[in-house]
Amino acid sequence: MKIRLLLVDDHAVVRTGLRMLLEGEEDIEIVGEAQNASETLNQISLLDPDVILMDIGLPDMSGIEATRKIKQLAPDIAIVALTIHEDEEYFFQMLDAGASGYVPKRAAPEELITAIRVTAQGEVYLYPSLAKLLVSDYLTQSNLPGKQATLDGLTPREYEVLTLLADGASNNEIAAQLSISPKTVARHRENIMGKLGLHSRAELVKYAIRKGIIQA
Amino acid sequence: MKIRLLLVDDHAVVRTGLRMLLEGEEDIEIVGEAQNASETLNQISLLDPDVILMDIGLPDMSGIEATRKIKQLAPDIAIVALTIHEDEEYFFQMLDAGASGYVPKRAAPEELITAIRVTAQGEVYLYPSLAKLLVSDYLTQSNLPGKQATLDGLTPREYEVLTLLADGASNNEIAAQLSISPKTVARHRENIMGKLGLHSRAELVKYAIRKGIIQA
DNA sequence: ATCAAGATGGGGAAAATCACCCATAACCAT
DNA sequence: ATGGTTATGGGTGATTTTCCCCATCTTGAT
Repeated sequence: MKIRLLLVDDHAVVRTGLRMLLEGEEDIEIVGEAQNASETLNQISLLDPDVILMDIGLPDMSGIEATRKIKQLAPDIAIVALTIHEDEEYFFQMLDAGASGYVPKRAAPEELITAIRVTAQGEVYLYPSLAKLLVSDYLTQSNLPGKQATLDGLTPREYEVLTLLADGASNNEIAAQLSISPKTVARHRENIMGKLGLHSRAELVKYAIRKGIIQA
Repeated sequence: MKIRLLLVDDHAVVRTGLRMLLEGEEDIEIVGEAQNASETLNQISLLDPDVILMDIGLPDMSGIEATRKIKQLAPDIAIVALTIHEDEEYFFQMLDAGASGYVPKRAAPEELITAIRVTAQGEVYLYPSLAKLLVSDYLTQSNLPGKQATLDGLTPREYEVLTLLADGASNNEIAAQLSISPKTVARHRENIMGKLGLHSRAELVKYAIRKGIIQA
């Protein structure tokens, strides 16, 4: 069984480069490409990939946010972040979002291939210099990847409501869209605000923008 | 009468460089330095500068936004943008915000000095390659600098209300802060939304963030 | 001197939000 | 199987927002 791989990067040259790099591998099949987050979201059900190779700097939404959304839709897909960023910041955010692998673009091709193989089996691949960061800083708080990729303790549903809320939808509009009662939407909103310590819709919007959940 | 000049740049080395460059000029007196927008806002009343030399890339707020705020506070202060950006985008935004001069950092020192002298007298100095842009694209719609530096047709007051609104303040809170009636705040908000074509507070927040009026 | 634009604010009514209360059903884990 | 979490949603009342109407006063421009 080949590993079904989906490439996500907004630069066509990068995607092509990756294709060239990976096409030699017998056990990897590139089932598709996407150049932004929404394209990715749309394609995953069709292409049914095992692994998604994800750039962080996407035009419509950060790859971090895209990862979070994908893990909510399809928790079994492994996501490998492939990025120019080697700072802690992005690294931890990607882990929080549910990524199973993190490889800097400057890494050797073999490392990328290893990352794909490893994560396809449900394991985790981290670039060595980053793995070190993890043990020292992250395992102290015990976060297992592959669980639910939510944000600051928000449930998936709350997260979903937050997205719409921050976009400017009213309770009624959200209720219609999710086919639930406006009261439930209000309830979710209350819980969200409680969890996040926010007290107005404006703060919700700003929070969502800071976290990359929506675009300004 | 010397020209009272305030330097705004987040890099200390740049400020020092500018000092060295300008200190030889008999008619220019550097009355202060600021490294970000809020520092600038705080200092202008104390230092009473004639000209502000402003970098665009400030940490807390874009220099564009800072310019807009300054021109609202003190319309008589001339602002010269000193920046690495030579793209139309920033240039026109700075003009909209009320800048009287625009000089790329790569320009010759004499040009900068000229810009300061010219703008101190209420005139406008534009870097030649940008001046060309202006006549072809901008004068067609007749915008005179030095007028009011508002955004998308918002009046200064509306702009002020928008700032607070986008920050999450309620009508009542804004009313208290501005010492006006909540009804007036509501009125301003209606006008703002009308002018901008927005229909919810969330959209106001996003608009404000896009324009750099507030930070997410 | 008149006119337009800006800033101020009141009235009123419909709608929405906010902030509490409450409950039930499902599911997952110890 | 008992308890925690999640998702659902009804009730209620105070508060706020939204969207109309209206007016007055100032200021700057023609």
